Amino acid sequence: MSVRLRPIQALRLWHEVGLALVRGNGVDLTSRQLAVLLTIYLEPPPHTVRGLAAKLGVTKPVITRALDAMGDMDLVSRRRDPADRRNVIIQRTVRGALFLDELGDLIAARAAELAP
Amino acid sequence: MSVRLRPIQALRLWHEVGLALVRGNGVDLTSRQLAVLLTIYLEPPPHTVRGLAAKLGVTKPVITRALDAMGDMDLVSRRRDPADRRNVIIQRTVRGALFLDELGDLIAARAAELAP
DNA sequence: CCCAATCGTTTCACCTCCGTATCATAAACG
DNA sequence: CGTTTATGATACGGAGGTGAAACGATTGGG
Repeated sequence: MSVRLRPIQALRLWHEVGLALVRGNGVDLTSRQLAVLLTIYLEPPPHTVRGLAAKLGVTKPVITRALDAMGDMDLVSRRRDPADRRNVIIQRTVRGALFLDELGDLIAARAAELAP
Repeated sequence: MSVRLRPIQALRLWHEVGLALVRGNGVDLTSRQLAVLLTIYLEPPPHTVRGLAAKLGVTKPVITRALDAMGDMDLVSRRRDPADRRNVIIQRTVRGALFLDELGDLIAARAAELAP
C-alpha cells in the first residue's frame, strides 16, 4: 500500500533510475532504442518495422538500425514472416526479457522507497 | 491511495512516458542530458561541471556539451563563480523549471492510471 | 501475366555524441 | 613572484544516429 506518486517524487524516480542507467555498466541504449524494446515486450505481437516506426513517430531506418544494435546485444531477434515474406517479425530473447525484468524491479524498488 | 507499483506496471510507466518524450515535438534530450538536468533541479546547489561529471560517472566534456545544448534551449544557464572564478555555477531557468514541472505531472498522471 | 504497391534494407550526406589530450585561465602555496 | 594545482573549455578522431532517397524482394490486383 502506498500513497499516489506525486510529481516531485515522479521526477526523483526518473532521476534515480536515469542515473542508474547512465552509470550502468553493461547495456546502454538510446531513448529511442529503449522505447522500441519496451514496445516489443509490452505490446501484443506481432511487431513489424513499419508498425514500430509508426508507433514511435520515426522513420523506418531508425527502427532497422535500432534492431541491428539490439540484435547485436542479443536483446531482440528477427525472422521473416513465412506468410508474407516481405514482413519481418521481431521476437523477444531470453536476454532481453531478463534485462527488462531487472529494469522493472529497479524502477519498482525506487518507487517504493520514494512513496512508501 | 494506490497499491505499490509492481515491476510490470513500472515498465509500462517507463514505456508510456518514453513514448511521449520520443514522439514529443518540442525538446529532445539525450538520456545523459536529462540526467544532468534532473540533477541540477533536484539536488541542492551549487552545481559545477566537475561535480556533475563525477555524479554521472562521465568525463567533463560530456557535461560541458550537455550544458551547451541545454543552454541553447534555455533550460539552464551558466555564470562564473565570483568567489572562485575558475568555477562555473549552473543555474536554473524559468523554461527549464516549466519543462520539468510538466514532465513530473506527466509521469505522475501515468502512474496514477497504472496503479489506481 | 505483368505492373504497381508494399515492406525492410541500404546508401548518402550531415550532424551529434563520446573520450583523450590539450589549452587558457585562475587560485594556492612555497 | 614563480611554480604547481585545479577548473572548465576546446580540438581531434572515431563511432553512431538521423532523415531523405533509392534499392531489392515480395505480393497482389487488373
